Amino acid sequence: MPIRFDQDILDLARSLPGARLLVRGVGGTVIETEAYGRDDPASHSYRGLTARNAAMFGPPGTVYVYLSYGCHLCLNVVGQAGEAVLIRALLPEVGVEEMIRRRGVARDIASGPGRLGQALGLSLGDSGKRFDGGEFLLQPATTAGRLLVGPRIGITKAADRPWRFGLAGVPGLSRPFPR
DNA sequence: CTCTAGATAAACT
DNA sequence: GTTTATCTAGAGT
Repeated sequence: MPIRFDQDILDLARSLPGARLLVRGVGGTVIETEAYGRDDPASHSYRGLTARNAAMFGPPGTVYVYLSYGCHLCLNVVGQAGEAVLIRALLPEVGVEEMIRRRGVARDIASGPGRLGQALGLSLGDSGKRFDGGEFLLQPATTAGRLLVGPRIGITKAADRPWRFGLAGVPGLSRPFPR
């Protein structure tokens, strides 16, 4: 049963923690995500199609990569048009040496969207590709862990929406969840 | 633990 | 032309 990229964006964001993500053969288990909706002031798609967010309006399962704060590449999974899930953290499992080499340090390898982007060796040119099992592979979670829920991080608009999801009991979350 | 500098594309006035 | 942004590393308290 493959992942349904066209389902409701909150359902998609909830289904990804526990899934396996590989980028060009390197990656691990997703442990933290955030949802960005169509009618969401915090979403890049809020003000319609632009050159930067074009990939967010691609078909479900599109890869959306953008540059944040001038120095960090962040990875998103596009759902329905204008909606996406930000991958905030993962557990390094495959190609750990490769990720450490790219990051330069052996700790906090992919705990945070910018670190994850660096560990996976992303580039802006990856935006618009697909999670089709080629360069980008996303396999559904096999076991359902307990899900943590909290407000999204680092945004100034609609900061109160509890659209951040994480896996309970794992190390490596970018930030702790409220009780 | 808190604070700050850094880095750049794109939206905004 | 100015401001902001889905952030991180490193220094300071």
